[in-house]
Amino acid sequence: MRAEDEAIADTAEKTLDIAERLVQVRGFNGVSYADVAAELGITKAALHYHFASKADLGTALITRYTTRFEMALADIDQRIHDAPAKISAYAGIYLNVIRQQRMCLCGMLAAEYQTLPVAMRDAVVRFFDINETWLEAVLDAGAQVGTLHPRGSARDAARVVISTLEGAMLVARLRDDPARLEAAKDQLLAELS
Amino acid sequence: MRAEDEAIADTAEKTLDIAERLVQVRGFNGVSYADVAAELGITKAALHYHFASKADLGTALITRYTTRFEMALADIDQRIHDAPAKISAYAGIYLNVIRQQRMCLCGMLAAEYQTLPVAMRDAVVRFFDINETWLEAVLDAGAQVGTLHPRGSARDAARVVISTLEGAMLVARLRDDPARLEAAKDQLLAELS
DNA sequence: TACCTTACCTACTAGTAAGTAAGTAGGTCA
DNA sequence: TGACCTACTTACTTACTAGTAGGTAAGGTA
Repeated sequence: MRAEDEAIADTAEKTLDIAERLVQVRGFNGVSYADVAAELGITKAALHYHFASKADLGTALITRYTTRFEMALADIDQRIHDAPAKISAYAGIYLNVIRQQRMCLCGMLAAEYQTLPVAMRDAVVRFFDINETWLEAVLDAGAQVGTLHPRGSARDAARVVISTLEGAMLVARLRDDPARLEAAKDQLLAELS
Repeated sequence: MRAEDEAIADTAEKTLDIAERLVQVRGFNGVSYADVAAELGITKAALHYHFASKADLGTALITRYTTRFEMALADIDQRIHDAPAKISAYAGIYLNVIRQQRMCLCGMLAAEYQTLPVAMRDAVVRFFDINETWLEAVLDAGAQVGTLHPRGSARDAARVVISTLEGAMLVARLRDDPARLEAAKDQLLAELS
């Protein structure tokens, strides 16, 4: 890797780090190039060099977030084989987010969905599809072994898990009270077991 | 009521109607005075006559929404005495919102919470407090009569109900699929019964 | 040495945001 | 009749938005 490549990776990556946090806290429409540039200590123009448009930045944000989420799910699959423990670890991902006083990036963008560029909309939907599919598989596997007892279809149960966690984040953030998300997690696990 | 009072009530009320819908679809930061004024067919300045600042407009929006919600809850209390049926009717309020392709006003504002003026923040928190308190009472009453079996405390169960419904709205809106909220409602009722 | 690319910069544009000052049509009221 | 009020309008201001044009310093490449 040459020196410039390192620099570009650095700046682009730092941009994504800062923008990600800002969007998780304030929402996409609540964050400007100026905000991100100021925190980075560079100009808006330099930001446009790395991310030509705000839609590009937003799409890159979702893509990286989704990739990391997929890695976390793969890690759970590798480390944990008990279905209830997998669900618990899954909820743990959300807990780590709320403990940083952030909303789930894609939950936040879901609220702003109608104002997003099409590329971002598609990427947000994809995030939730991946989550649904993974959870459905875990619930199905748990049901077969008898460690989980989802009510109705595994797909519907998966959707309720996502909805409850995303909704709990939304409300927990109002009071800056991660315990609310923990309580929601405990209830979900109790219901599924 | 004099002619001007009628006119002012008309314009202010119409303003709230339009702004409410726009905020439920696009979010508070995604709506401008110009958007609302254009739909009303008046100027931005005229809007400032009725609502001096955007914070005033936003606060009025939440206040009216909360009042109507409280009326709906009082109506449920009057019409329905069976606890599970009350929960079902409560979820029905949310269903009517999502069928109009809108997000819950306060759910939307919860996402944007960190960017809201303090008066609006307090009003949003109040909305959720009222919902929690009402649901807790219903769950408690149902538990005493044996028609409902909330897991854990009634307060925690109430919070999970709100979280699940708000989260389900958030995700259902992505696909314009109210059936997802119906499925969430059915699962909640099954779990509580 | 000469050229090219990267990663920035300064200085701008066009458009939009909330908000305001000053004026007016039409009704109320003493 | 004349003063006043309500519900607006026109015409602005200030601040901020995304995005662009053009320049430059530092380093790699032919």
